[in-house]
Amino acid sequence: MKHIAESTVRRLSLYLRFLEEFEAHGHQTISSGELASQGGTTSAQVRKDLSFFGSFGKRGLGYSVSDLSSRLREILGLGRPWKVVIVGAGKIGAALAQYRGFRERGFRIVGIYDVDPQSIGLALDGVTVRDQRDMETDLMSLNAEIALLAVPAEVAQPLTDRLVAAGIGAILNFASTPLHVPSHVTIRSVNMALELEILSYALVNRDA
Amino acid sequence: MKHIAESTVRRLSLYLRFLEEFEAHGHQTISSGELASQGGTTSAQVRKDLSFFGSFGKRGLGYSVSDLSSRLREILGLGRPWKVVIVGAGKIGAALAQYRGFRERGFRIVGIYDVDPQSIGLALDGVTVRDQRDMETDLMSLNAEIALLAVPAEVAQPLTDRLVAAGIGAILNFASTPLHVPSHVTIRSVNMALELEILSYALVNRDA
DNA sequence: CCTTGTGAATCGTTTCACAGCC
DNA sequence: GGCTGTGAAACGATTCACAAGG
Repeated sequence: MKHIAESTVRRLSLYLRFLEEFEAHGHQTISSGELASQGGTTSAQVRKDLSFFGSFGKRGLGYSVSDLSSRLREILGLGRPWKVVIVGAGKIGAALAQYRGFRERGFRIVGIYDVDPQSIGLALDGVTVRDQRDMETDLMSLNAEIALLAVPAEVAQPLTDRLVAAGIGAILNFASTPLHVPSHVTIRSVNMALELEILSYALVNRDA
Repeated sequence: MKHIAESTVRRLSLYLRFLEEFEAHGHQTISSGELASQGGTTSAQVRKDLSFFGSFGKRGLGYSVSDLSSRLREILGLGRPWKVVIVGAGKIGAALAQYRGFRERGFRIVGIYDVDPQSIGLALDGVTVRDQRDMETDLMSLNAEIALLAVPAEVAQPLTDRLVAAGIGAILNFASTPLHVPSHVTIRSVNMALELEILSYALVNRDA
């Protein structure tokens, strides 16, 4: 299949969220315009996004809410649960471990790792924090596909290398440093300080 | 000034980070190629990004590390500290309150608000959690410019409306719902479940 | 008549390539 | 010789506009 832009995938996730809300309200069909208004985009954008994957609608009618939902779940790979490990049980790691939004979407936390003896042994939302030395053997036996990396910047790259060597498929990085991975591993970064800097820029240039 | 793309601003932040590291290592000048390699971009991209704001380099030589740093800080609006409030003292709000990266960059947490009587009164990194009812009066007197919104999706929009009415300039939203604000307010969202879904998509389509 | 699906047009961003300067 | 600064070219994403189908 043709390469799909990240912005498109992001919007597909948003459409799915809205479809689920719509479904809960008992609606059966939805038009591209209705889907668009929620995500702050246009009906043409919605139709174009969907057209990359097929034709799911009925002309004159719109889309079946349940059909489109399940089709989007399939496209996004949410049909099956994903096994996720968290590396770093500090403030951010602990918050992630207890975040409900992951479980709801089929992302199951199967392991949490840290080096601090004070953290090791603690139970976070039913998962016990284990010694980082156990990470590789656990990863191999659990076959976890995704890692959430919530460690200080200085150790982020070496830990990434260990995760990659242990066969991880994707990493979500919360450290404020860019990471290097081989091309078969997918990496994304959430950098909160950087988001604030973008807001800072916007504030300073409000009327420029 | 011409409108600057968000991707450009994001890269400027990354350049600044790297410049600071470079400065700490005692280097005086840096070329666009060196700056690029860190951020995973190209030398032409670096030069183009900077060219929107002026000519800071010397041909044949590169850029003065300290000059370019301070120029970038100025462009990004980091020359002065920003007053930030956190709305929601749950797991994520508390983690944000204690995150060092904000303070280092001049983002000062001046208030934290919640509705839970159990949280109110707690001190998080030196700031006491206050009743959400005090939010508006505090915002007016403190003149905080930025809010971090870490509350459940259901209350995110009403709280946004209150922040906007109280004169907030920018909001960083951690709730998993898109928010509506008037155009003079800047809003950005960090949606962790959505980031995981993008990884999920990548994993499923690795070899497609 | 209403709404989808899609080629064509537009718009914006990145990359190229080279003149200008140290 | 080396590196910047920048128009021009290439590329990619969004928007338009309309034919096709319920």
